[in-house]
Amino acid sequence: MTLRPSSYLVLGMLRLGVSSGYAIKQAADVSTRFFCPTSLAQVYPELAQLEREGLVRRGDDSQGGRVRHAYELTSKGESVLLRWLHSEHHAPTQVRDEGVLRLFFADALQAEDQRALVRRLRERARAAKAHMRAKILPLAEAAEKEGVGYPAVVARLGADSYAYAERWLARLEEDLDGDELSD
Amino acid sequence: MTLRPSSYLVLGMLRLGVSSGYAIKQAADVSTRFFCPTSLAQVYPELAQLEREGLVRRGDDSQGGRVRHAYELTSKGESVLLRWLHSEHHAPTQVRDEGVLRLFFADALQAEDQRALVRRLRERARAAKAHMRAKILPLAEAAEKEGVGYPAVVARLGADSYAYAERWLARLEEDLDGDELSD
DNA sequence: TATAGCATGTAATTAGTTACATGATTAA
DNA sequence: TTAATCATGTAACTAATTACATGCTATA
Repeated sequence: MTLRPSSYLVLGMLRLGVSSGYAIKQAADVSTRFFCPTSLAQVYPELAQLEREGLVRRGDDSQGGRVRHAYELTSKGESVLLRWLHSEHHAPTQVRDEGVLRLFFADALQAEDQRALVRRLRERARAAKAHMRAKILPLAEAAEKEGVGYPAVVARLGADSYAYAERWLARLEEDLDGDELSD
Repeated sequence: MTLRPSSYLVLGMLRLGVSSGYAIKQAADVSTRFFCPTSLAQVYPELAQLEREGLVRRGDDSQGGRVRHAYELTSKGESVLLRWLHSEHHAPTQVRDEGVLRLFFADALQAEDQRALVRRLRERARAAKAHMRAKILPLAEAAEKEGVGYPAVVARLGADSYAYAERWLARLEEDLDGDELSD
């Protein structure tokens, strides 16, 4: 019984009152997916495993012919979640970003194409920031009004980080333009 | 023949003059691993596949009884690398960060433990920034003096982003302390 | 002379994705 | 009535990691 980050994702969502596998995936798609992506084919087996281990309890929430399960944390599940929140250990953070990989090898490009690449990366950061502010943060702020504040904290950290990257890349673009003029 | 980011990592490293599988992994460990992690068990089969497809050529660089292969790009390999650098398409950026996942669910913690968690995240950002500046950036700056500038650009982007996260989390910590006093 | 590092590779395992399969309900 | 969404799950596949296996060379 080794729990992975995706196990804690499920436990945490259940604690926030998100009770079905489908709903967990929906919630994750507008919140945790930016730093812990998941899929339905991961969530359902995860719920089954957590139930076998006594960390969650499955109730029935079917309506008419449509089957729906309502899961909730057991007290054991709650204490496992709390223990994890208190613990220091975490799997090494990993990032996979093909855009930055391109930038790393950009010396192979002509000056003009280098600028185009940086411009694309900046535009990508701008779009991510805008999406975060317009689509993700408002949902988190609704939860904030209900007393659940950290999803909004994380959404602001995300949006602000994208904004920072956008500014940083804009400055790089200016530097590249400056070099060009002085050449 | 579909090339993945790790294929371009290998092609890019070869173009920079890093010629053996072992050396590619060594170089990646102090540069690209922050946004495109890889392992020897990925690099060796990748080189074999790229050779079968005529994108790289394998030469012999053995010394005495120690076998060593020196790979280099073919002209086809070089043009494939260039085409990728010019292209817009990229696999969706993905991040896995257990620390931020904890922060997302931090409402379950007591105020004091929330502050401790934020402090740990800030310390982690500080350490990453310091490592980037002390260990990674100097290596990239050595390459910069040889006319390869983008590894240093990427290292600075990384270090500055960690520094930004550190400041952001420090401000959050202050806010949490302020709330405590006013309670 | 033994340990660390150089060097290459494969095998076994794990994690994670997409595709498949099924069916109910709601809104256009 | 048809498409979108809700809802659950499995199967097949892909990507990626760790562990295994081997052997040379330089340094302490």
